[in-house]
Amino acid sequence: MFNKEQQIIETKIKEFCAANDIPLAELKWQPIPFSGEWGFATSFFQTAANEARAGRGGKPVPQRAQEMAEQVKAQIGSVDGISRIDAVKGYLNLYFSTAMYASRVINEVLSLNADFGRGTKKNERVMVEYANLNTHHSFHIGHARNTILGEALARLAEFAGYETIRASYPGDLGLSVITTMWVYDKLYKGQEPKGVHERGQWLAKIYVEATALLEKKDNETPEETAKREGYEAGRREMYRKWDEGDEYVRGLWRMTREWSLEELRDVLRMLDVKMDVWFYESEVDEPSKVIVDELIERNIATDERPQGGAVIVKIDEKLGLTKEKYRTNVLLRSDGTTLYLTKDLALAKMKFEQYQVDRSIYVVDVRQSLHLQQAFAILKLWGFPQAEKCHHLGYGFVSLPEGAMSSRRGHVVLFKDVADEAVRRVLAVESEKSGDVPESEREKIANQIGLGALVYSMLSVDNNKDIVFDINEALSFDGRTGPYIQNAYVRANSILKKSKVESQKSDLGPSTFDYDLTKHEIELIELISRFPQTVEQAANEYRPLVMAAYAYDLANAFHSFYHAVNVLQTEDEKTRNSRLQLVMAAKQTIENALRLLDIQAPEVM
RNA sequence: GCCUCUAUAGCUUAACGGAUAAAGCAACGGUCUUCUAAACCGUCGAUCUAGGUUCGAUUCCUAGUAGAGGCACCA
Repeated sequence: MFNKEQQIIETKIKEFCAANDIPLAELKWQPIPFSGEWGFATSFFQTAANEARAGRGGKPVPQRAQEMAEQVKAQIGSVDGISRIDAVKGYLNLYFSTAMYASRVINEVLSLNADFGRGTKKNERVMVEYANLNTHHSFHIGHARNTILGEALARLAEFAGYETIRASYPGDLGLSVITTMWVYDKLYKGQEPKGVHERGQWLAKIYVEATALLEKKDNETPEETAKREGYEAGRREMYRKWDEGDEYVRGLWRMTREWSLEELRDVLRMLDVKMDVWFYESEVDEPSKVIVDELIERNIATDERPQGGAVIVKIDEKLGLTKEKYRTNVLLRSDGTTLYLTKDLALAKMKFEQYQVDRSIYVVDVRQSLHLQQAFAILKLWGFPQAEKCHHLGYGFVSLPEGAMSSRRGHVVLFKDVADEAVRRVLAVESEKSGDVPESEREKIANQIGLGALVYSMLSVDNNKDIVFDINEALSFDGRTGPYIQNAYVRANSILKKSKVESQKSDLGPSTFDYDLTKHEIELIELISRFPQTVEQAANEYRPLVMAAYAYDLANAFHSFYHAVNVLQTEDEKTRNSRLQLVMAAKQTIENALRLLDIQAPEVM
């Protein structure tokens, strides 16, 4: 936002260094810490170190850096828009002319509104794949982290200027799916609980029952063993029938699969996630077998079936690596059936060829890291140029205080239960704190706030950190939380409503910021001005955390400002108008930041 | 055995190789006749160990310690 001034000064620094034969290092700019005033800074340590390395130092680096900063300061003289330049501890600090920058920032926000911070259009199509859960299970809190992370990432990429496609890849086949169908058919045929979530969760419940029935126990009696083996035979028989396309089994599969998918779609609706593309494991199964043939033919894969083995890829060997890295993996079982890896190859081919994606982001649990690296390596051997641009966004998994979650044993915390509890807790607080909220709106706003708390708690932890899920922490409404940020938005909104100007910029006179701004105002404006670069950073680094941290800082600056400066009671009309516009800009920026985090901004709370 | 990830305040987490390591929770103390106190202000308190690279290391490298995860016919 301050590129022009930065350019002018960079040019002057470069001229100075060229004239004095100083080996200038790359110029890196950062905000000046220790607030109060607003500006940007660069240091000369690297340049002084370069000089010393070239044998022309003589002085300690920090001292020389300070000397350079002072010389550069003298050289720059005065620059339009810069109120003051300091050389301190090897840094060159440039302070802004507050009025000029403040009005520039605020005007930019108020002219772009929802587009403030949007990056320039990039010529790249990105696909983000997430919410890949298995059907016949239920959506638990670990899936919630995955989905929230993926959605935030998609929103960030899109806003940063990339053409973005959201994709989900549910696992709708395999042994666990058959297991659920088997127990349904055996014990519950014809039953169907009412309610989309109840029905989906019920499938997950009977799956737990099925695994218990099929599990070998210690000290089984011969009768129990026989019974269990009978069950196992029944399950295998069902798998065989599914495989050969038996109409009854396929019908059962389509029905129960749809129950799970309906539940998934409703969870996505709750989280305001709109998928562009649905891939299903069952749809890539057949195509993946064709790929294996091609890979064998091209000598990438090795067919050991004639020797009673499987079809494998010796990835390290084919890549010419001497140290083991990707190792060897199997593409087809000895019986000719596909594996997860096989299907991932077919999926990638589809993404590249049908959807023409340039870059593919896989939001998948870190435990599948090796698997995905293997898949990408095979894509490279296969000759896809996009293989280099496949990126696994591995994130730490979510566990419970008592240990890992397990769908098999039913040790899970369901997302729906947590979301419902969140709404209950907000409603309980609302009755005492939210007199302004009309009765008819309470439920909706409680949803926004409850989910806001949950979503923020997932995004305010960096990707590679595991989360031990504690419902009281996740649903906390105090401190560094979603509701804290939402509350800042509500407060800004409240000022504007009472000011009667609403959001019409034209209602106000010119905002010149031509008065002594408090440090709270300066900090707030500075934070607003950093939003565009924060979008870019968060998107480039695949880290919603960066945006989550920013949103908190912005809200924090607003709360402090709100407390310290009474906008509506400001006497001087021009000052009051400037402050009102600052409030509008803050409101808009908080709204934009929340949107990227997949958190809604309620008007009242 | 090999490979990845993690280690910061009592707890949960931040910090492009740079200035005084930043927050929240908890604890303690203040602030509502004021644009809604779901807020603000203050106090207390931390870089796993040992080396190395660097002008400068929480950040990079090596080793160790502790924890988590992954390593061919599961997904």
